[in-house]
Amino acid sequence: MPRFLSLKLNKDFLRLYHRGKSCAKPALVVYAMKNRVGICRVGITTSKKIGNAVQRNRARRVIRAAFQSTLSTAAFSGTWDLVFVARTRTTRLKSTQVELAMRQAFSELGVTQ
RNA sequence: AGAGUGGACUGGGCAGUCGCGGCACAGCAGUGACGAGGAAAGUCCGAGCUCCCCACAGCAGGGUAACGGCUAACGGCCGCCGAGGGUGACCUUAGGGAAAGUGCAACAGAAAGAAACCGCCGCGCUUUGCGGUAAGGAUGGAAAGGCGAGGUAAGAGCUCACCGGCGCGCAGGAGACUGCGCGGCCCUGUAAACCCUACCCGGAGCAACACCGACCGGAAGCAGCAAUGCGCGCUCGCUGGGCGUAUUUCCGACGGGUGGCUUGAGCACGGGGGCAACCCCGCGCCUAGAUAGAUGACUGCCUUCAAAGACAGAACUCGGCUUACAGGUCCACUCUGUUU
RNA sequence: CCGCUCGUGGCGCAGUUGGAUAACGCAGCAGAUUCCGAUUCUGAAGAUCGGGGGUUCGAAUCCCUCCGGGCGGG
Repeated sequence: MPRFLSLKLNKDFLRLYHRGKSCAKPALVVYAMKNRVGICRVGITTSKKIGNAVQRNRARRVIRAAFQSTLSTAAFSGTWDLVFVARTRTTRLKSTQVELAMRQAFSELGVTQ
């Protein structure tokens, strides 16, 4: 059983941008919305502003590693739909630094207890 | 020792923990091996493959351009020739044709394939006119082959030597071409202007293309009053899978799924041919196939003065070209200086 | 994957059958007019013609290559 699913459709991203709660950190931007699916669903956005294909891949991997580490240790209040938007600084950070920013954003948004 | 030329390679390694992708053990779970590049990039050329059109040929349009070879093919590569540059190693080179034709050459200059402005010389004659003349001046990117001697009224390939160009002959070479001899003295540049000559090219692209007993809708069919159904049997620890036999058909649309999808003009080693590009033979190996897109995080040790830090992510596949690239390694060669 | 098109002062645009001071408008600067502004008039400045290389006597223009932007088709 996978621990989370990925959001793939553009309409899911648009729903979170318009109706979800957001929190912007220097490392990344988090959009969150509670769902009733019973499992967390996650999408990652890396625009062309971030850089070339290598830097976009790097940003996705760092965010995914930070989220997996957070998911296995933190206590979540229910299941959520989440969208992470990478910023230019994300490519130069370690995943532990991104994880720290993600935990702060989660507690501000009420995702974790 | 200093300065330089050409070429080849590398792009951290090992181990542990958590996590990812397809593959194998049938799926889940677990285990195992494998998992981005020299440019994967730009998409500038050339091919394979698939579909469309296909009788053949030509025109139009586009491309290439010394010569010989390599290659599946190429606008690529190798060798070689000519031209240019460098003391040299070596580098650069779209390098066919301008007496097949047309066009253009602004400004300057008298004149830009056609000549007399100044000058020089002769005659008339002293205001100037007529004739000869391309040695000199001036303009220009380019001025009637260059330079020297003879010659002349002054001059002129008018004559001669040398050099350059053209033609012919001989010798060498596979050829481009080179060398030697002879001849007449030879009408600027531009074809990345139109053009001529020789050779090559049908179009589109994996979102190609094929399949789906997977879903939806419609029409007809069979069984059935109707709902509905169009499979059943065997085997295995739960969903499901495998095997066997049997099967109503047609059409449409959107989003899917599967194949195409990695064994290939492949790679490594050894031997042979060739100056080389490359080719032949033998033996061994299988080395990413994702489909929003898989390689990340943390720790330790080694290398390093110190710190893992350049450019950069396969998307049908190959052969090239072009562009980007921190640091480092190796090979061959040249010049200058010093010492022996 | 394939094709087309554009790049010229700070901004918008001419010039693109090769011929030299790269034209014009707006903005900005200086001066005049005004008590001060606006308007108007005058003047000056401002351009690697996207970068590099080549052809040519001569390149914004022709050719090659690289960079950036935009559009279209499947």
